Amino acid sequence: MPEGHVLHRAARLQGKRFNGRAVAAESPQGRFESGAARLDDQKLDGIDAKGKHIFYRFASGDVLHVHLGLFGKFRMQTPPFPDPSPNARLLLSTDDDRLHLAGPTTCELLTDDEADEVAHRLGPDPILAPAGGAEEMVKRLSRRSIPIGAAILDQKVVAGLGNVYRAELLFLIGLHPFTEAKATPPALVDDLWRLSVTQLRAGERSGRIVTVDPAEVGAASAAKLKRGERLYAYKRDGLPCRRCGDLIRSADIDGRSIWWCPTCQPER
DNA sequence: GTGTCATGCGTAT
DNA sequence: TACGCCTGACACG
Repeated sequence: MPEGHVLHRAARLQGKRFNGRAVAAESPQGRFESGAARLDDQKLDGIDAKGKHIFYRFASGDVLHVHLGLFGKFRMQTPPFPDPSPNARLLLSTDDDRLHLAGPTTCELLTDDEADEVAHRLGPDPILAPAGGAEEMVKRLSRRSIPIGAAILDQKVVAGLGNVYRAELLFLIGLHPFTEAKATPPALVDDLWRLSVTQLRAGERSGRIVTVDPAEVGAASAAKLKRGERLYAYKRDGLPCRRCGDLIRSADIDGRSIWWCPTCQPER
């Protein structure tokens, strides 16, 4: 269940094992049989991600485009390889490594141009931290009269944030999730962008989302925080805020839950 | 074993 | 706004 940091991490770690190598491809589950047949024995040049999308670029010019959706999962396996799960949409393997992909929303072959179009539809990706990213985000928020909590899940506004980072980033900048997007002060959007860059990059490195400042809860490091200690707001409905003790609240925005602290994130 | 829920998103109504 | 898609983890019996 991935936000953008998962895809960038996958691109980096999988690339280490597969870049420059020919891979065997198969689709045990059968829903990507023809694609797998086409990729079989092709050389993989590189893997890159933008937002929640990942692109595998093959020497032949084919681009494998994967989006994990809510359920998709990557697993990296080493020999002796277990029997392929019948749910594996795609297995990519060398003698040394195997990538097991199950449950993706999207697993398709694109041309280079088509892959560019997919990436082009997305807003700036904090992990890629393009120059002018903050300004771009301000621009894309400036005409939206929807709540900021809805706007920052829109991948055309900013690419890679999901429900966990949404709740946590709004907590960190002290912004109420129902603040109108276009009414958000540009300075706060700027903070939001800068924190997105540091938080998602930290998530990419560690493989987990930890927004709590370890010092604030008396821990030596972020790595020492246990499950249930790593987040300020997400899924903490009714629990005391780690900063002020007020009770965390939750509500629904477009069918997805958002959590916030009414004291640390006052309505404006 | 069964049921529910989830870090997502596209399309139909 | 609702539904469909796709899988797996966990709570419950």
